[in-house]
Amino acid sequence: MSDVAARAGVSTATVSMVLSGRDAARVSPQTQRRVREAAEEVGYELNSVARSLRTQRTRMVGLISDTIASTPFAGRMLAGANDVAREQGNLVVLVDTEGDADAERQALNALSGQQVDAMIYASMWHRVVEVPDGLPGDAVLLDCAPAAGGRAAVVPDERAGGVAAVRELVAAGHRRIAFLDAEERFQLVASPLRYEGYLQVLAEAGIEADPVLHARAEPVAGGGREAAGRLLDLPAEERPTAMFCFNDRMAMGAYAATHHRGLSVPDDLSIVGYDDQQLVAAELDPPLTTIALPHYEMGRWAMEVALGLRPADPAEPHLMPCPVIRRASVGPPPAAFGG
Amino acid sequence: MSDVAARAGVSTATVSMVLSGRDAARVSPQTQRRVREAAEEVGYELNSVARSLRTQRTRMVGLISDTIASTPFAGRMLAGANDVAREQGNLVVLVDTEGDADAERQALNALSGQQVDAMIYASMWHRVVEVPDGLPGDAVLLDCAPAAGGRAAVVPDERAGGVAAVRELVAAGHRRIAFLDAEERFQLVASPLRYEGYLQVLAEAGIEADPVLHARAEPVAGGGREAAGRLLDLPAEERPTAMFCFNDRMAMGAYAATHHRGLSVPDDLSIVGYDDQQLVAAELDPPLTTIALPHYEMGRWAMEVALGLRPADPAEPHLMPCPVIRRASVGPPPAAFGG
DNA sequence: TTGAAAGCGCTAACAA
DNA sequence: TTGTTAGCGCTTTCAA
Repeated sequence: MSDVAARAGVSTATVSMVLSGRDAARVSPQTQRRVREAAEEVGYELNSVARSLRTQRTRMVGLISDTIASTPFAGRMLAGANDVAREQGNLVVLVDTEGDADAERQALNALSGQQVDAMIYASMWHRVVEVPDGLPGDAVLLDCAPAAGGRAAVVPDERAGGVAAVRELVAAGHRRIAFLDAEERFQLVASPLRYEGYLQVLAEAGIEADPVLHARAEPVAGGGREAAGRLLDLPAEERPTAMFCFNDRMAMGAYAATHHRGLSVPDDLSIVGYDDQQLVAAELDPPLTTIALPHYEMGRWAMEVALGLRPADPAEPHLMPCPVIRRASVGPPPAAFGG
Repeated sequence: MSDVAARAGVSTATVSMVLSGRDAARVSPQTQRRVREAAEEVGYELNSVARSLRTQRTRMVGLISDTIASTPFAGRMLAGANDVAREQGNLVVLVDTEGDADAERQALNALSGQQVDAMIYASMWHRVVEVPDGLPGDAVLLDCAPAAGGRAAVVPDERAGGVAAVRELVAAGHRRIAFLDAEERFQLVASPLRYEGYLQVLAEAGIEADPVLHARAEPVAGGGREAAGRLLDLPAEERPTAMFCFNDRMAMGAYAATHHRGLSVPDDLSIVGYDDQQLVAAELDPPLTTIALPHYEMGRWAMEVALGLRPADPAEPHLMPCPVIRRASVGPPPAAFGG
């Protein structure tokens, strides 16, 4: 910078003003030109470290996540956060702690030592977390809710998602609608919420909830296949004509069970999933109607509040809507059922 | 830090020595203790920005990627890179440019302004890239090869992967083995390489390659289904007993085509995929035998060379092995074929 | 064994 | 309109 100043015949203060754009208005146009030319000639490049030391702002935000590796959704969250950061001229510093408390402490230290301007604490699936102490009070939680409350947080609106899913089915004329739920032992916060949504829609439609139709299994393809199989093997009058599956993987299993019995989706059975899992939901045959998890949007939201672009109510988590993705797995019930 | 020094009755130089561990040996034990206590009492926290300014090392490495969002593999690469960085006390600064040249230039500026110690340029699928100018010469390329050459890079060993896949099939006794390839218009660098592997194994096994068995389609489930269907509808003596699919999505389609014809995997048709796509390959029924893309390992490798922990030959990309993931989609050929 | 002092590259009061 | 100066918090010779 002093090279530039010397070359332009001005002081470094002037160079700073011109090049940073701050107070540049107060520098004469000719001087500005000279400075810029000199900078160009010298090949000047800003040293943000020095600037940060002086200004006490780094324009970096730390993102601590438990596992970026193991879920295909992580990317969308990162992308949302990253996009906002970029739009605002910020950089994101990523740390994956794999849920290890020690690693978390280390990460926190490293990030605060690095003077990041803000922090985001992200979970790669919706759950309630015990926030590590040392996490700054203004850190924002992404895809998780703080056990203790009192922090800005964003999670998917699972209940509304359940409502939307089941409404699709009711609207198509179904009345015997199953919910293929995850087993309780998995402690998924989404599970009871989606179930509430399911019950609500049935109630609205004047359909009595049949406990038989609330099946539970491991939330993977195998579980979905097995649970759907049990339901399909019910006597004709008890059998569901539609299934709302806890996730797309279970839906994948439900497809298998259906095809295995020589039945077809959606002619014999309509199916709605959840997650809109990349490279899966759209590739089933027929393509799966599902509820998308708003990972990208949540990532954006979190970064926006982290950067102070948007207010957040620490009293409770922000609920991000889960859009319906209509594809081809929902149709009217079979004629025998008066659809 | 001066607070700590004052409290301990020493100079900041001493505090620095003790707390940074550098030259700490030359400070008397009592002094060390006093310094540490003082630091504790004051709640001292290192300011890495100031240290970086002084030492000209930030212990941050920049990772520029074209798209973290759109592929489920991205996470594993990031995880690999992140793990190595963590082990070495480094932080990774992530920028997703979405392939936009402008964003790339910006990112490059931001990162070098931030004085990152190293850079990694990552692609989220294996391809040849035109490296943006301004990318430092010692940046390492991850999952892509530089069009111009001359840079450290790591990519999957697709050819060896193809060999491994087809060997599984040959070992199971198959002789009519199809390759469900991606269409040429997709310009996938993996495609000809995997095909080479396929041909090599056939040659080794003394099997003549039948062009009919080299089917091409869009590399998605629909394409796989259609191409597999064509092959399955061939007259009995021309029909393959096994298929090597370009990726797991095509394999998923091949399953569908098989089941649709009332046939079974692996009794009537053995299938090997590629990618070991999370939440898919393992969940097909039966679980898919496939070749894993070594994303995590490539991420590690790239970070290791970026940090100077490992030498790299800039002359050509490092080929990372793709392991075989044996599951249940390969069996002997049907009896009629003398398996 | 410890301290003094300079300086990393920048910005922001304040003066001129 | 521009320059002087101090200083962000740390590390590192060099001297004591």
